[in-house]
Amino acid sequence: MERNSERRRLPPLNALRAFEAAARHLNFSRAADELSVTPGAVSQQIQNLEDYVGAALFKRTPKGLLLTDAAQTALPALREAFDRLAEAASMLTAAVDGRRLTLTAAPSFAAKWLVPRLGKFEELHPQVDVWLSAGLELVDLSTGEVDIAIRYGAGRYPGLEVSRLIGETVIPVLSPDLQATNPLNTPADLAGHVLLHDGSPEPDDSCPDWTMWLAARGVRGVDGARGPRFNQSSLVIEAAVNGRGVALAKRTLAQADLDAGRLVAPLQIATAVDFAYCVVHPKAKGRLPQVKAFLNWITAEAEAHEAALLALDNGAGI
Amino acid sequence: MERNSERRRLPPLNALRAFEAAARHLNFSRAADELSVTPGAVSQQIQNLEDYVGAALFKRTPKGLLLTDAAQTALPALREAFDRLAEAASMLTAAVDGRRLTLTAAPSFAAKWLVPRLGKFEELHPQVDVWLSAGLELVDLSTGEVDIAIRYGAGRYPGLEVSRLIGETVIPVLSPDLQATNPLNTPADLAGHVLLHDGSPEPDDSCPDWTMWLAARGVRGVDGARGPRFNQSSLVIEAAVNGRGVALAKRTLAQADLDAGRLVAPLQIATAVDFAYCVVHPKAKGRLPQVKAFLNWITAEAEAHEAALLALDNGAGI
DNA sequence: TATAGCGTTTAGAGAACCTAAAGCCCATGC
DNA sequence: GCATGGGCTTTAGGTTCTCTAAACGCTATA
Repeated sequence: MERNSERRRLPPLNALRAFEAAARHLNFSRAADELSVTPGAVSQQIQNLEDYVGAALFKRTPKGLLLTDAAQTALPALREAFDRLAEAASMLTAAVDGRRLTLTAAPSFAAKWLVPRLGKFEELHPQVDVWLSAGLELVDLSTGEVDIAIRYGAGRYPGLEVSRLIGETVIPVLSPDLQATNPLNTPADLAGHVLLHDGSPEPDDSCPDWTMWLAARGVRGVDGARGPRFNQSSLVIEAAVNGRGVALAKRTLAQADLDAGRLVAPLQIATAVDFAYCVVHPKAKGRLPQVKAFLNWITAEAEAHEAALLALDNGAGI
Repeated sequence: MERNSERRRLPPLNALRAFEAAARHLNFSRAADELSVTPGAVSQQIQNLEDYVGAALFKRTPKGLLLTDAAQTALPALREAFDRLAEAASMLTAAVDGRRLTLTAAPSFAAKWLVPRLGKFEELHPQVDVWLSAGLELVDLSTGEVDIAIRYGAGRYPGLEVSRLIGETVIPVLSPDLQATNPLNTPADLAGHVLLHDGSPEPDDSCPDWTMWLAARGVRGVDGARGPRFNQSSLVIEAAVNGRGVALAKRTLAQADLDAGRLVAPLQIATAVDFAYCVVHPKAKGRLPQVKAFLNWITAEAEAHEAALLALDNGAGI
């Protein structure tokens, strides 16, 4: 704890503000206009401050006002102080003024889907600062600290406005190199592969793990419990990109890597799951212009994403 | 006029101050102690500010207070702003707090006598900032802007505390080089010299100019009106130091150059004048510690100066 | 000599600010 | 389990600041 700034002895702050304005204009009436008060009020505030500091701040001459040397010397610091105050105040009100948008999203979705697209939003709305907090908690929404949350779940968020963004499927993926050296052409080929497990902690019963996936396809002789496990979906995908094995990946998150050729999905067996990505926000936030803009934008992005997937799948015959 | 800082929209300043203190302590009660108010007052100020900015600033958790991201971000600017305010306020009150001493002196006396000695005062009182304004006006004393004036005059300053510092004499001086090439051993030798004139505008009838000086000594054949003229006594001395001629110099101002051998006074004819250097201050300022300290110091310096002159003159037989 | 501009003064109204006391919540400890 | 204490909040009411309105004084200008 810094002691130096504690117990600062400060003059009446409003008197300082009046003085700063009056010194800037060298004219009490114009200062009064700026502060939306009467000249008398400014005069009194200045006298108040002069009493406090025990010295005159202005030389009242017949030709007009002049600053005393002491006042002249103090003025730059004073102006800077009020500029900083205004700056701090502006930071506090940025969210309400439409200049800041605070998002929270699940870490994997943020990394693999949202962040790569956010630049487009920022180009469309350069006046908005986007603050993104990646995390699993939803509590921030009720405290008002966060404007919009993007969550992976069943879409049940009582008391909040929810709209479904993108559905999810899981699909086995691996790196092209691995596919070249150790082809995966049928589910049975999995016997010769390391299985990468998504251990992210969402309670989606419909989302198959390797054990369920193998059982559903009648694959025998493969232990669906073995292999490395990652607590974030994006890490499983990274591991697959790095050729460490075959991941049963969330396709929304893996799509960018599939598009870029860092991953392949030779089996082309996508399994739909119940959970989906949803945008959630408190009703009151819906009035903020930056929130409206973001909701419009992300909805369009999601639709484009799903349309692109559909086109791909039709072409590939999934 | 900078427009950017006009019409700054600022939150209630006292609320900002309460917030800054509360954010620093993360504890309303301790902030209240610092501000010398009750915790309830702080709580209300914070709510006031939260209403103003339209968002929470603190997260009230069972474990204690936490800052919201926005508040956290704004805090450094806020702290700096209040530091600057305190700094500005300190500058305004420096004179009253004994940390600043404002002097005014005649320019020549300031340059030739005061400034060379001021370093000693500042060493004795390092906590005092000395502001020296060289000028001829005395008006500043009545406005309270200046603590002490040092003036050359007859010592009549109604309504002000006056004490006589140093008497004055005038004496012909020239540079040692000039004396070597064109000796000045009797007043009549002045016929072969350029006369340097002190045109400083003080109304001292007893202070001789060259015309009066020559007439008083019955010197003939020298035009006492010719030669360069300077509107400050110190400039006349500089001209003499530079070998441009013979100055009828104020000895108090010339003494340092005489001591240093930059000037010589071969005629050793000093003429006393009526005016003297006086320290003047408004009675009310006499209570300020820095004013008392300076008066003591300069009185002692003046006595030392006059004693040194006396010793010199006795040795030289003037 | 009239007029306009500008700072100052005054009384009184209004807003901001504070205190005191009670209330509430939660953690801690016996 | 229940008392205790720390800490924020709420409420009512009083105090202090701050503002306005209007009259005043002064100076410069027409």
